[in-house]
Formats: sequence, structure tokens, C-alpha cells
Amino acid sequence: MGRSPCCEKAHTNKGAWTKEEDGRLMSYIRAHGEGCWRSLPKAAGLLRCGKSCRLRWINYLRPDLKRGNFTEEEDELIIKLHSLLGNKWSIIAGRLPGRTDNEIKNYWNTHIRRKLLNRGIDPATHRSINDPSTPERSTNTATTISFGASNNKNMNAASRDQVEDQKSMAVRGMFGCKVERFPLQEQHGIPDLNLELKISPPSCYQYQQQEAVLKSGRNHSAAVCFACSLGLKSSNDCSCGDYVSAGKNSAVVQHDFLGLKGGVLDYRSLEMK
DNA sequence: AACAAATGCAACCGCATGTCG
DNA sequence: TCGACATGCGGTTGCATTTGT
Repeated sequence: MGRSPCCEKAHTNKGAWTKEEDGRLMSYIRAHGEGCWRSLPKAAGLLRCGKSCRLRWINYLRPDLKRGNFTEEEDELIIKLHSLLGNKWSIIAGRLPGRTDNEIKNYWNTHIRRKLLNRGIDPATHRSINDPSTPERSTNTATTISFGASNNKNMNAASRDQVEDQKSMAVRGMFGCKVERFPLQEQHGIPDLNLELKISPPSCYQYQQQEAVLKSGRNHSAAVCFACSLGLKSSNDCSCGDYVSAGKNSAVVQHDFLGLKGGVLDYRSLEMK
């Protein structure tokens, strides 16, 4: 038994939307709000599939959309987030206010891929294309975080270690999680300093630290939220103060690593509403 | 000017996931 | 707990526009 289609295809328009259709959809949503996409087309007098209406609204008609070219900062943020999350376009879009997942996906495929390839970076793995040690990406590979090239080739081993440790600390602060370092680049002397990082939920120690912060009522300098770490300090996503503001209801404060509460990854909690 | 190739982007499709009775 | 339905997501397609010859 097959699944019923989302709409009656025989009686729906397809292809580009007309101005009249846009107008109908916009005025209907203004009057009634989003939601119930299945019944919306009929109610709004549109010969469109509900899915199509939703997509048109989200990707084109929403009033909070930021049209126009991507900035250099947005480019770099997309690259950084893609290196962490892969093709999780909706989550990446959640970190770029006014941008849609579809827009970012298209932009990635048309601009950023080429940009990375020109830099000699494989857009899929965020590693140097010439890197002979690049392993096949398996489903269980660690997330990689690229820091871009830096010229520390001539450093002695101790200095390099120091730099790497600082990077490791930065990432640890960035995600409030344990970061394991794989010294691939050091072993092979690869100029592109992609660090192979494995991200795991915060250790008990860090969890205890958060609780200590709660008890003391003071924010912890090392506890930087994801938003701040990505330069979105002013955004609504900044949650540096969450632990403190939770106050006596601290029981409701669970560790939330990339939306990972109780060990279950909840991508949606990362999205910017 | 005409045509072909390349590019960019809106929209579609199928599957996964969430919700509710 | 299960099944049906609604919604969301990511990959892909198709077409309009731009660029090159």
C-alpha cells in the first residue's frame, strides 16, 4: 500500500510562481499565519501543492529574508559550519539570519565549492586536495575543523605543540566539549593545518564546572556559547548567561552540546527561530 | 548577430522525522 | 505501541540568464 500523495497532482500548478500566486500566498499567511500547509492552498485559493507553498514562502516570500550577495564573513562562517556539520543546510541556515537552507545550499554548490577548490581544499572533507594522507571518509569519521593555513612550518616542535594546544583549547572553549587531537599534519608536514578533531559530549569535569557556576551564580570565563564562538555574540542565540539565569531551577538545565541533550542529538534545537 | 556552453537559482521529488489519535 | 498523516530536509532537476566563441 503506497503512501497517499501530499496533494492531487492533476489539479495543481507547477513551475515558476506568478505574482498573483505570490500575492495570494502572502496575504493568506499574513492573515492566518504559517502552518497547516496541506490545507493552505485550498484555503488561499491556490492551485498548488502545500509543499510548494511552504517552499515558496520559506525561500522567497518571508519578510525577514536577506536578499543579495553573501558577505565575506558569511562565506567564512558557512565554510566553518560546513566543516563541522557537513550538508546540514538547515542548521547552517539557522546560524545565518535572513538566509535560507536552499539559498546556502545553492551558494555552496555554485560559489564556495569553487572557492575552496581554488584554495586547494577539498570541499567535501575540508582537507588539502594534495594531502596524500586523506583517508576515505567513512560514516564514523570525526568531524574536522579547518583553521586555514598558517605558516608555522618553521616552528620547532615545542612551539608547534604550544600553538596546537592553544587551538585545541580554543575549540574546547568553543564547544564546551572534549577535543581530541590527531597529529596528522605534524607527522606528515602538511602545510594545510586542518586539525582532525573528534567532538564528544562534555566530560563530567566540565559538567561539574557548569554546576559550580550555577551554585556560585558567577559566569565562567571559559564557558563560551556556540553563538559567541562563531562571532554571534549579539545574536539571540548567545546563551553564555543561561546557566546563571536558570537560577534555582537549575534542574532543568541540561548539558546541551550542539543540541545534544541526554545524548540525543537534536539538530532542530540549534536552529535560529 | 547567432549559437553553444556555462552558470545560478527556484522549484520539485522522495525520504526521514515528528506528531497525534 | 502502532499507523496515518503532516512537515522538514537534502539532493537533484529544469529553466532563465550570462558569457564566450
